[in-house]
Amino acid sequence: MTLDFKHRSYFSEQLLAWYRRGNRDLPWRRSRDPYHIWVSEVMLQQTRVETVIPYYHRFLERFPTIEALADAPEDDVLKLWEGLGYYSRARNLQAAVREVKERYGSVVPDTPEDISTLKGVGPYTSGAILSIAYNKPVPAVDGNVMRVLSRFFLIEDDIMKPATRKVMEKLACELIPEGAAGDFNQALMEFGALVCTPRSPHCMTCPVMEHCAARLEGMEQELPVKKKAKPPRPERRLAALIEGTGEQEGKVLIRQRPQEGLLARMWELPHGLAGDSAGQEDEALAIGELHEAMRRDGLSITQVQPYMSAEHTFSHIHWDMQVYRCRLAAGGDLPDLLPYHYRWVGLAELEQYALPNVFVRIFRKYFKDMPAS
DNA sequence: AAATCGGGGGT
DNA sequence: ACCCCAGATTT
Repeated sequence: MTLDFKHRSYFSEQLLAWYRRGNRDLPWRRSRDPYHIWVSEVMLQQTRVETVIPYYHRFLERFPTIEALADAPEDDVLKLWEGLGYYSRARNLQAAVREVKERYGSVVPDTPEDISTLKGVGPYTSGAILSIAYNKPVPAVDGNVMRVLSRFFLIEDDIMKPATRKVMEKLACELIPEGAAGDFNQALMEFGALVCTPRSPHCMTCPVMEHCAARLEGMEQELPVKKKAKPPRPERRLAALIEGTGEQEGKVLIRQRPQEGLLARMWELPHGLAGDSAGQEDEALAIGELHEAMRRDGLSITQVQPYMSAEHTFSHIHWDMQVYRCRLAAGGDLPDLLPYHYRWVGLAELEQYALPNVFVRIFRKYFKDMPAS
């Protein structure tokens, strides 16, 4: 299965040389600060390089040091993470940074044992920080690396299995050239991102094509083997865009989600799950469902009018959301029952709240339609 | 082992 | 429409 020792050193040397011959000028490659490397690696989890770059700059401008992030309000951190997704990354990062400040004197640990205890630092991120920031000879196996190794060494194990990642880590560890862990690990990832791409890999310009086992077998398109993910389950959601009157004229009602779970601690329009099929085409029925959904959260609404629809796909859920403009019923106070907590906000105040993108889109249209406020 | 946890870009 | 992305954590 695994190629002999000669091919391994060939692979490592060629890839390292390819990387050192020229690589992308990425912002985090301009820093030697382990904290900066750390921030970049957390942002890069399941997220493309081009997406991360503006977030990386904004985040480090606001939190340039471990102390700055440790001492910041959680809401500020979440706001800077807005739109990046997987928001527990932000909370875990801040918790971990606080741990480093208190326990390690604001010095990022340089051993696998210590760094792996930090929240949000798993096998990949641990290896990435240790190798890139400290040049420690440990593997950093992400999706790129598994794809590259599965092809060059013709490994047909399902990369979705945790056991396969262990095999890859062992191999990747043995491939690290003496004293060049940081560059080599980045070379593997850079190579996966630019040459050995998921579909239609660029074999004609590949520096190791000559001895690529998958290529020699005509298997490069079939690797890596990866079991298909389940499609996201559909959910119909009914949202209330509640417009303030009197003292709250020009404002709308938003609420903060619970501490745990989906979109934890993000702000949103009040909304609820609708029944499967009923009300799909019947507007009156849908409005009835909205009233019921809002009543469950302690909100009594009136003057309901259809406004827009919006879709949002998570990894495991697909929201088909219908938004209705409405008012709070006379005498209707804001509910103070958990888990939500409500607030009236105008356009200017809204800028301070971290909102999932689907609601950002809704509000962008709403305040464009209603310039009067 | 399977589910949870975002969002966007490429094909 | 589907796939994947510099994954981690919980069940």
